[in-house]
Amino acid sequence: MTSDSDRVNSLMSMLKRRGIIFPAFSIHGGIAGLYDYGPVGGRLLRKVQQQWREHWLSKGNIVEIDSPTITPESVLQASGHVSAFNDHASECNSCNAIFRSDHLVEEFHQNADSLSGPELDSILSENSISCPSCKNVDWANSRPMNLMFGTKIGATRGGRQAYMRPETAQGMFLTFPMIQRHFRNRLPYGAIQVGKGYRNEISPRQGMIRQREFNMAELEYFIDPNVDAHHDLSKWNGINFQLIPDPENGEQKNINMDISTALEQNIVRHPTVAMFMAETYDFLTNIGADPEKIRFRQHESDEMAHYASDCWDLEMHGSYGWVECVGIAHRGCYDLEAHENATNSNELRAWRDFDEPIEVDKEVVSAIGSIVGPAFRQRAGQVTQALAELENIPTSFPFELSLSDGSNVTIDDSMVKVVRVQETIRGEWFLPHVVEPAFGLDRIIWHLLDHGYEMTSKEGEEYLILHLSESVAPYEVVVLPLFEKDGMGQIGKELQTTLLQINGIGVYYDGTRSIGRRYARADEIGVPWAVTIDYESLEDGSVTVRRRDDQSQIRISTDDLIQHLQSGSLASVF
RNA sequence: GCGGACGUGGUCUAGCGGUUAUGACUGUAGGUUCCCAACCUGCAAACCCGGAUUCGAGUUCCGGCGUCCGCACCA
Repeated sequence: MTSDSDRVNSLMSMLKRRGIIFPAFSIHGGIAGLYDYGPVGGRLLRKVQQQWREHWLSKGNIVEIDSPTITPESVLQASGHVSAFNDHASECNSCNAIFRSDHLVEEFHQNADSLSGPELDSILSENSISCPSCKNVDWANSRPMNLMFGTKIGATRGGRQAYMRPETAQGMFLTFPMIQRHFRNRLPYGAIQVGKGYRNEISPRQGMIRQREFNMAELEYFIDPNVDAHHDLSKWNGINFQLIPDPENGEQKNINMDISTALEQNIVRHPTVAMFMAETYDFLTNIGADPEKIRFRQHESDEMAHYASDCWDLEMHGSYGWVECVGIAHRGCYDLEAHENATNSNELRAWRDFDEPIEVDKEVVSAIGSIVGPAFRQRAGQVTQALAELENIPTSFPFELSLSDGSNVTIDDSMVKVVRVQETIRGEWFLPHVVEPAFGLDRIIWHLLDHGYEMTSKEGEEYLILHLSESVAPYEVVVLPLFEKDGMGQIGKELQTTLLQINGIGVYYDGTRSIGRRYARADEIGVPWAVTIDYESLEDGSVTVRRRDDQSQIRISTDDLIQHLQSGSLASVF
């Protein structure tokens, strides 16, 4: 057994023992890929979510929305998830290996992705494609692997097909009209959503890393592609980001540089992507991630979704190696356009004013409906359109007009009139581009736990400390009477009640067993501050505050304690 | 999905056809203790689920579920 898996086992045991995270439904046998956050973990999750919200909402041009998790099929057809999540798999009858069917037939078909199961099967047999694993040609019929959880909306027969959302992002695209109105059409702006996503993984592995229901947090940031984005990245000067750029022709290698340098050298291709990479780095280090265990890996061009022009994964290092925890993608206008095409909605566009209004003063050929209609009947619409699109006004009649279906018609002067159009065009509607940072919160939480988990020893015995940042620690403070007698327990409970009135502070009281044992329990779930009531407290109201990370202690008055906690942290008293 | 290993109190584990199912840690009730899992005395707490073989199954067999590893799949 490697030390990494020892560490994972030890951490997992602790997480179960202390009510942080454990496999769900375990008394019913358990279900792979589903986890409970327990009494302590629930607070951890909430605090990480809250830090994430505040990080983005404090930018001022970002709002929060919340959408349903049940999503009608048409939405996911438009977004591409129904087909993308409907890949087929073929199994080799002789060695039982399984492969993506479309990958097997790639050489024999332009667009293998779009083929049906029977089509894939016939290409496999017609071309005698052999198994990459055992070289035999003996394929079972391909099966669809839909990774979305299906459901029906409506309890009666004929309910509408729907799926549990595989990502929260569609919510931001579909509420774009509302978001745009909120911001009064002034790009750039963004919207966030924190919530559950669902993927029916074939075989979830690696604990919390691949779950079937998971906590996501996504930001969609809408920008005008014609406006050069300028972000002040100087704040991050001097911080070396670990980058693994797309190798293009060579091999991938690690480089370390400022984010602004990476942008200047066009390693990061878009300034807004660079800004979000840096902001994401800040978010993670603020909640206690180890900066040495964060790197950015650029998608290779064949790995990148076809609509994305630049895409970086943020990877965190832990007991499972480097794991993707955040994806930051420039998605172009792909998503809004997809929904526009699917619905014919005109609400998904933003307005841009031209620098100078365009004065139009031109002559156009306008069809006279009462003549063109009877003359061309069902083709009248095409004729009208072709006339409106004419660039050169015909100088003589009759003339030949080409229609969009390739045919020609003869137009005489009774059918049209030439009119002069004078107008001022002040701007135009366009599809905004979007930059999307998408966070897998459970993966991030796992790495916070992993980075913070210290296995040390005290007096020859194993001793566990969870070095969680104060900003996400499930409890900020534990109140400990040295003994539960002579009134110390009473004072402790009163102090707990008082401290709980402070906004955002979680406090618990622990009065059982020896003081050292209670410190150990608090260290294990990462409580940064332990406040102890002793005999001196009975006399002068002072208490001792113990710092988790180095076990040092100082004595302060309860008034000071309250004041410091109100201003956010006890760190300043040390 | 395939192949292999495994599944015993909250956690870690002993057990190899017949035991009152080991032990430790944790928890808890009390005692003791003036700040780091101390000590003493109690208490609570488990054989993943189903079927089969057997007089008798935690133990053997079959199936399911789950965990871990490899292959495959995947953000």
